[in-house]
Amino acid sequence: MKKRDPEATKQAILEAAVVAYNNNGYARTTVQDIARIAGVSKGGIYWHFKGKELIFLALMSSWVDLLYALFQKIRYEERPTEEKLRILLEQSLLNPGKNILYLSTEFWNHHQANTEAIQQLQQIYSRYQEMFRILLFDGMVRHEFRTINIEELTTSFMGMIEGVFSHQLLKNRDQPLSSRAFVTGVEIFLAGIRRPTGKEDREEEAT
Amino acid sequence: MKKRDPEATKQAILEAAVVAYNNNGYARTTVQDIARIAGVSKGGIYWHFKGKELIFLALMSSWVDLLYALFQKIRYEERPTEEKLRILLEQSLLNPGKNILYLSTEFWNHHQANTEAIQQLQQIYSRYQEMFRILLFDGMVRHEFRTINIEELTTSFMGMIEGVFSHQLLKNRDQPLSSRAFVTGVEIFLAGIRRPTGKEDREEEAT
Amino acid sequence: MKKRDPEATKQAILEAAVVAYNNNGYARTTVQDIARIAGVSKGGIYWHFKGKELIFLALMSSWVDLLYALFQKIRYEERPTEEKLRILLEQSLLNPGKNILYLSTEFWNHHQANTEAIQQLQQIYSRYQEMFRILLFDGMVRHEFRTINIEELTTSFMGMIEGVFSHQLLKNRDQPLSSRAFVTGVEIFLAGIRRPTGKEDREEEAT
Amino acid sequence: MKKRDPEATKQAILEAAVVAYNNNGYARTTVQDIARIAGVSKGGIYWHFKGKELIFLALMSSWVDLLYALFQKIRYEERPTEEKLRILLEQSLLNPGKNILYLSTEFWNHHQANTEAIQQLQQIYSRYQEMFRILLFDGMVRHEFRTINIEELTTSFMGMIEGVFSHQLLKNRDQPLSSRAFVTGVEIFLAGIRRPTGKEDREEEAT
DNA sequence: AATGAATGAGCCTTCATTCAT
DNA sequence: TATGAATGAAGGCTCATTCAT
Repeated sequence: MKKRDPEATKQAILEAAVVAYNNNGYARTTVQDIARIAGVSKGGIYWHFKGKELIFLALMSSWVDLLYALFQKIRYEERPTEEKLRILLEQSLLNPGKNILYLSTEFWNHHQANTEAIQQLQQIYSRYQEMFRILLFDGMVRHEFRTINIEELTTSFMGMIEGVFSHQLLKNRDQPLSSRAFVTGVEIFLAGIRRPTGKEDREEEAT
Repeated sequence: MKKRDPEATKQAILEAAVVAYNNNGYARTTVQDIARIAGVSKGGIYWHFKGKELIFLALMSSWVDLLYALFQKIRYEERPTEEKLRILLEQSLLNPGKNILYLSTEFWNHHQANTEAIQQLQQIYSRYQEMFRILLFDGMVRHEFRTINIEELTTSFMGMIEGVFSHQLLKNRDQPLSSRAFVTGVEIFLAGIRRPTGKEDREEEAT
Repeated sequence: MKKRDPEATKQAILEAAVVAYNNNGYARTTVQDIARIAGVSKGGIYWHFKGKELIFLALMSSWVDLLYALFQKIRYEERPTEEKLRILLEQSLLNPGKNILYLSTEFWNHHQANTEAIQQLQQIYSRYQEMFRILLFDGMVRHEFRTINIEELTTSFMGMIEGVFSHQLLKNRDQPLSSRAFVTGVEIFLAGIRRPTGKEDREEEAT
Repeated sequence: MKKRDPEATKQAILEAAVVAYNNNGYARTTVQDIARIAGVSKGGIYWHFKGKELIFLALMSSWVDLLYALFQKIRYEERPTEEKLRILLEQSLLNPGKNILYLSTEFWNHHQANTEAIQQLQQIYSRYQEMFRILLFDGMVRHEFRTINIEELTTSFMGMIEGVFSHQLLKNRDQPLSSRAFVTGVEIFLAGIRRPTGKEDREEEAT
């Protein structure tokens, strides 16, 4: 009955969802959980979101939007592509990003039957992926990276990111190690694609 | 009431589980599903496995056992550590391995409350991880790889593996690309940790 | 989706439970049964009660509350203790009391593993027992009853009540005899503990 | 496959049933439990007993047979009826009798739908009750007890016995108090029906 | 806009019983 | 006689979603 600004309520729900997801993952988070944390009734959730799926999708979408804006801002700056990748990854980690890639696989699995939901997820995800594909490609064009099939490279890169993100789940949660492991992973990957200096001309193929 | 060899039934159930998991993931696979595919009644499942969790655990356990045997066989062979890693990874991909690492995160999430189940999962998983930690360490000792904090390296490596494995889920399933992307990812990672030849003495730190 | 007063629905469920329990006992009454009788869906039951156990516990609790109020009202009235006991017993027979003591043993057995449920049952039950212990003790203090170890006496008394209550189950249900047998039993018991008039000073021990 | 004496196996099952019932009551004892304790397979149980119910019925039947034999032996002995009742009650307590009356109410409830089983239970039970009815009547005829409607008296008496037996379930199990409470209960009851000496001629009515 | 009671489909699990061997 | 794998019918409970208010 409270008449707060509807948009504010919507935001509150999304933020509650982040909290809930971080505690229990996507599948084990109930609409009830989100409602409780948001201080809204279950029915209220459904006034703002037509279904459970759309909460997550909205969340992920806004997360990608933020990152995409950043991406567009830095894309043409004068700095090594490596650095741009690092910036983007670092920002990806901020809430709700920390787990969002893992959550998206859970989402995918949970709503597998719901074609429409999956398609939306893929669309959002591909915007995320696009940023990295572009940067990786830029890096190859600018001879910072070795020449590698761009599709395979991007897929590998995304996989690595997600994997290192979510890997910690099988170990103790919240362990300080994991973010360092993440950095380590990224640096190894970058080292692995970096074109050795002074060998600009050699064509290499990683596969 | 067919009277096949009970051990065969148990196997049939496990194999049915693989099929079902590959179709629907862990959480969305019901005991009913597995029973149907295995050609057994739901009650029959519970004769062979005390609970839903134990089916998966048995599956994963036997998968790790197989790999571990392979690991022990090749560990001291005369070949580059890189190659041993590749062999192990390649074998990891065979059924039911293709998705098992992804499934394990789902499992983890689903049974979060069930301490015992999670502990078993972690035990099994740590055997899997151990193989790679040992090989990575061997590689460092033999000066094939750069010197990197072994815990962080292992975590990164495992993360990458899982990530690249499961990444495909967000894209079309069964796409031929994914295994090539996997190979690409592995090669990049290996390139990233490989000690540059002729620079044996330089101590490097990746982080 | 009828919208009766939620409190009314809760009451309806409790009343349905009484009916169901009287037909089939505790263990053989399913949540489905109660739902059907109450005209509510199975899920609806779980909106009002967190679990099957709590339905019974709520029922028994309110039954004891009613009796306890009566007890407090009559405790200090000017009348023989015997009579107070009779009043309390008579009221105990009213719905849902007729079978509730028997039901509680079934409950006890059924939820033996559920420590919390059992503890709640015991708490409720001890309030019931307390009334009789107090009255029996009052009777001894006022020299209406013989001097008998109060714990043993109370236990015997409660046992007799429950026994005579539930005994009828082995005979035809609803037979008119049973309530008369109950009265008979009570009178015999009272005769057995009554202090013979004109012998006020003699100390007796029944065991 | 062991070929022990079938009759011995049957006995082993019955004894196992006693153990199991004493641990978990009737309803919560599974056929599996009994089989395990008896060292027999589940199928084996069904060779000897056509159904779960018949195990209990056989148990109770043999218990009553034993008591009935004792009853016939002492009925015409030269001693107060009271004493005969005490002897019978004392023997009733020996295994498996300690809980059997309580178990029978559980049985009754559990198999309520199974007319045949219930009838058998009632038949067995009425043999048990018959002993007490006869003795109580004898006592009245011999002017040891007051004159009370025999049906009501018997029902009360049986109820009290069962009640005091099973009452302990709501309190700590195995508490030493309970058997003393039982004795106390019996003595109170006997005191309640005893005809006051020197008042042989007065006709009393307890109700 | 918002509430929260109510629904209903579905899930995991238990267990008496059967039956091929 | 005896085994134990297999069946099938329930049962308790969860949860996304709907809807009267």
